[in-house]
Amino acid sequence: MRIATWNVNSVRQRLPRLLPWLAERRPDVVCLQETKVANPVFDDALATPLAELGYDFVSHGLGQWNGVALLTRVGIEDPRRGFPGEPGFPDPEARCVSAVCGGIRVHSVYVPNGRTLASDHYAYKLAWLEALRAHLATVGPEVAVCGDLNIAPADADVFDPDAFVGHTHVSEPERRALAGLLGLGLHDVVRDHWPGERVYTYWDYRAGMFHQNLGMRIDLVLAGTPVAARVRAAWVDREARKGSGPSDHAPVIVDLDEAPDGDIGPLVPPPSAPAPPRGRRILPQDR
DNA sequence: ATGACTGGATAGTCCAGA
Repeated sequence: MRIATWNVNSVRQRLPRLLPWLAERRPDVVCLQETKVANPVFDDALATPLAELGYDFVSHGLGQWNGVALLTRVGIEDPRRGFPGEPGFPDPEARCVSAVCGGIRVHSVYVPNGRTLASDHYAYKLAWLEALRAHLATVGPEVAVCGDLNIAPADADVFDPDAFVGHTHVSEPERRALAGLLGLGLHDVVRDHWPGERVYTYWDYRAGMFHQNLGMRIDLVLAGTPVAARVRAAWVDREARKGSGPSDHAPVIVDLDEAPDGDIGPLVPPPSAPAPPRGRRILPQDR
């Protein structure tokens, strides 16, 4: 099963990139962030093309800001918009949608930006993350939290750590909040598979940042232990950041092996082998 | 170089993004 997450920076503006990307990469489950549309508009714009590509979906959008969605070709059970105890700013915002897809409770999350360390939005970001942690503590291990976490987990995840001192995304409270999620038994599967590589998912539109590979890794796939144990490949689809009309974020793609039957013995740690050559992976839908 | 780009709402530019 292939799971992907992508901050599309307006799903309507990104349709000319999103639809061909779905047809090419054929992810089974897709988490979208920053859709920037209310649900009826999402439905009007995407219901037909997504059906043609074989996707069911649930969107959670309240207006022109934020907005998340889940697309799936492997079923969509018990979809939920938001989560219990989710804070607002002060009103509710559209930052999390989840459903059980292929036996995994998949969450598409768009963590608040924080703006500046002195901002009310920063306190909101930390409160939102703590509420997410409390919620996830009630969910079983067959779980994935995918999306724009708006936190660079370590200094290796920003192009110039010195340039970020005193800014959001790298502060200790934010990193502690992320560590709280990992403390639940979630695994940062891209970093686990590329422990020493420079891997970014976001590059500012300005000043040729992408061309110079001056980016940040803030879009993450966090997988529960049994899900992380199934990870075969985990990578950033930089191709989607190239060309005309891209999002400023690239998708993250994670391939899972088939789920074990359940009584075959203890689970092993996730393999650390590199991703297989592109184009050679046999996916269930290719059979 | 306190910049540079893009999207949304608006109808001027301003806010938000990270």
